[in-house]
Amino acid sequence: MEAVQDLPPGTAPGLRTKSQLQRRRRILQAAAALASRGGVEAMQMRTVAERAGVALGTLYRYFPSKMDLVVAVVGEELDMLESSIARRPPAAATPDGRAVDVLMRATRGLMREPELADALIRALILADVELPFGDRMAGLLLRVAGLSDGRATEEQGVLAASLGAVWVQELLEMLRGRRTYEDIQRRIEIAASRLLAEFPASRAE
Amino acid sequence: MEAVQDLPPGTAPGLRTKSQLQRRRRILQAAAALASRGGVEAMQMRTVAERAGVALGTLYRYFPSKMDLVVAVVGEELDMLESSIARRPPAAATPDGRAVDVLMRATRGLMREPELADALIRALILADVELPFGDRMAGLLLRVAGLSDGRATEEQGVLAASLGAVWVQELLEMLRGRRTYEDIQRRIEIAASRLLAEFPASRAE
DNA sequence: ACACTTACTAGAATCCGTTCTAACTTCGGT
DNA sequence: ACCGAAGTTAGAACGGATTCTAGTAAGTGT
Repeated sequence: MEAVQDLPPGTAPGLRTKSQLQRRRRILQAAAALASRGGVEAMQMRTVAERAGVALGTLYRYFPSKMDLVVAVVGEELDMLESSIARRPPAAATPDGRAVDVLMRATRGLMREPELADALIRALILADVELPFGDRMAGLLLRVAGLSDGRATEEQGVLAASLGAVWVQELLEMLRGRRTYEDIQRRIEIAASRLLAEFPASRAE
Repeated sequence: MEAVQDLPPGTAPGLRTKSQLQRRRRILQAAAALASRGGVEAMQMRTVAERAGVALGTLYRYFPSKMDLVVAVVGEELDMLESSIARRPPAAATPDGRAVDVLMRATRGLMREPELADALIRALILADVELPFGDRMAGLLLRVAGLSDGRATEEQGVLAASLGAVWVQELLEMLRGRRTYEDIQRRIEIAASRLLAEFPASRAE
């Protein structure tokens, strides 16, 4: 039901030859493209396989389940977010301001491909997978709030993770059509101001 | 994909005869029982129908999709939580203390049937359904924090919903085996103390 | 080049949610 | 007591994820 053991989680090990890396890339690309249209339902394993030019069995060798495939796609999206943040770091003065900045940037990114976003978020939540998602997002928030992962106290870790949880929830509500972008921004700001107040290098409260 | 229109959402209208109410009850009971064991996968529509003593088609008449069935089961659980709270209201002195009390009580309840909890929580999050879950839980938190729904400001509503989101997330992590009961308690306390500080009748901060 | 393990392919097969069909009951109104 | 509408039933049928099979390529060591 999960396991991405012998298969490379990311740009990692396991794929011996160049053609295997390319296959993997083609698969991920096909999956993302399909999900960008009809969402999860359009991203059928047969279709992904066909579009990637591999046999169904091969697809399952690379990604033991649809979920694993989705998780991999999400991973790539997260990579992109992180590099975007590295390129143009959030400029706000306060830690919570920077966190909001990052989350809303991610929100905009996801809104560009709502079907994809829907598929990804839901799959992520469903995943049995030890998904490095919550952790990754929390780490990211800690970092932009001004703490290099290691230096954070437990409480700060919890607070960053909490803000991440709130964001995910709001995203889900948006996908259900119950939030606008502005709603999310306002709500995330409220939550962030409480959760991230008094962080190091915080605002003058 | 959803729609429980002509069918009674709860103890509501739509079911004419007594035997229909009983059928509905038998279905929900069978579903919960099955989910208590093998989780979602054990709760197969065919099996539920068989165990409830109705035809598959009838099951689908009462609950147009598996999701609707799950949502109904969750609704019943929530009913039980609310009546439990009515019977024995949280006693803590501060709003956030009472909120933590309620959430941990719900957590214990869910932990008693981990497979069921897993199935329900995930299904809920997935649901396209306009599920009254987040809202219901947020309203509940507001109430125990000391505000009868209507009287809350938007900010307070957001904060209560945020705490609910954090709780759900922690629950998911627990179901993944990454949190103990004590972890959750500690983390919820941290988040609640931030999110619900300065509520009316709040502690002396 | 040869043998051999490993990867890949095409396609059938299985499992489960959901839908459809045709016949049988139950119920409300008369 | 009888009729038509709505509710039930057993079971077949469909669709998509996942698994399985037999055979074909590709990569590795000698």
